[in-house]
Amino acid sequence: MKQEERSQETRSRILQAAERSFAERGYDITSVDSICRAAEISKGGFYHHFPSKGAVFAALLDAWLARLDAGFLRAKEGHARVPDQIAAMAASIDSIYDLAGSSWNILLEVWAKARTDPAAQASTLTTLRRYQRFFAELLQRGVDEGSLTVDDVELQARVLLSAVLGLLLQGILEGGSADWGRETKRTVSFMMDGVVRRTR
Amino acid sequence: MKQEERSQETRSRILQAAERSFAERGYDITSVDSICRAAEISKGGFYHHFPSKGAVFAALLDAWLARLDAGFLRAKEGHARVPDQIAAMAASIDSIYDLAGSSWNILLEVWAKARTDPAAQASTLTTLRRYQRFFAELLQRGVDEGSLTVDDVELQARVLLSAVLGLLLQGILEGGSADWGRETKRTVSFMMDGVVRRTR
DNA sequence: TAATATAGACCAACCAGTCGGTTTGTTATT
DNA sequence: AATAACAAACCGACTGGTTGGTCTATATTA
Repeated sequence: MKQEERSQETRSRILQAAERSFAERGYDITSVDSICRAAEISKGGFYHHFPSKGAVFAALLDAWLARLDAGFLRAKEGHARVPDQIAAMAASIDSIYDLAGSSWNILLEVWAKARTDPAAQASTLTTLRRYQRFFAELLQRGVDEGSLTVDDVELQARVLLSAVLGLLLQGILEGGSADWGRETKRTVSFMMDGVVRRTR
Repeated sequence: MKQEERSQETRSRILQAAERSFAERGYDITSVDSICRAAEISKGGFYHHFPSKGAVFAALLDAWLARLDAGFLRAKEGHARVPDQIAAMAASIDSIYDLAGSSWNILLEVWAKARTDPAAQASTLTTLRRYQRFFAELLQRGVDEGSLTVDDVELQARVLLSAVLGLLLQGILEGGSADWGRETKRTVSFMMDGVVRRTR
């Protein structure tokens, strides 16, 4: 096997093992040794690829945020009218639950770490504000194209964002049962119809 | 000083010190030694009062939930009409922020721990469901007394609960700035007026 | 041979919890 | 009131075990 290829593979094995353990057991409890065991790698290998345990977490967080960004772009590129786009987003909720599985758990880990780690806090707040802007722009577009009636865009966007965050949090705490995915979808659909009043 | 009095005092000193450190630095990072130092107590004293570090956390959680229960009872005893009661609750939001200060931080710690610790998960889920029921009953009472129009009580209660949770989460992550308290209050007020439509 | 990748023994720091012993407060006895 | 007997509160050195990280040696690739 080529060198770079091999290196890349072990690196991703480490990341995978770390992500699983961080999500399932939490950052602090997860030891570097256990990551090495799960990744079938030695400690030397680990520290050859990453300078510290925290660096692995940071890399994981970056990857997560990058995936989120990709989702943003895709959502923005859709040229459907806003109510339809919102409906589509709501419909895709439970597939997101399935797809990501327990990987949402790491979100809670990030939030918990954000209280201590300034870097984690910064990227968390940045992400939240980006979501806020995303929702606000979506609603504004709806107003502009005449498909929505919204009194206060920023405020309503915050309500939407908060509710989604709350649902996500509950979903994580519930342990990601299939039931919860369905309930979440129902709730979001209702919210979209109720909170965001369509223009008559 | 009397024996029981003294004992009670050191016990509460331990609890106070532990709460602060758990909230500021997190459960795992906080060492028993540091708690002892902050409480100006020896390790022997610590383990005289509590069987383990986890027991301190559990005691803290119980106290927190008890305070929550007290709040519930007070809210239920109010005999105002539902829209007024909701308005009053919204108005008291930022005072809650001030009062509790950083003690909300411990909520995030509980949530993070809930993924690992079955006891923490159980009490977290129980609390969430109790809140869900609380909101649902509140809305139902509004419908019964003819002051609210609500399509689906359970669903709308979930929206309310989720949004409040999301706001709380953001508040904790923001570090509890005064700004956020005001914004939260505005958002909740708006939500109460918007999501829960008054009967015309 | 040179550079990169992996191995695993090793280390200092730290941590939760223990234990033998001391101080302080309470109760019973004289 | 003085003392003895007891129990609860407290102390801090110590232990067994774990942790994140280092270092030297070996293997693989270029």
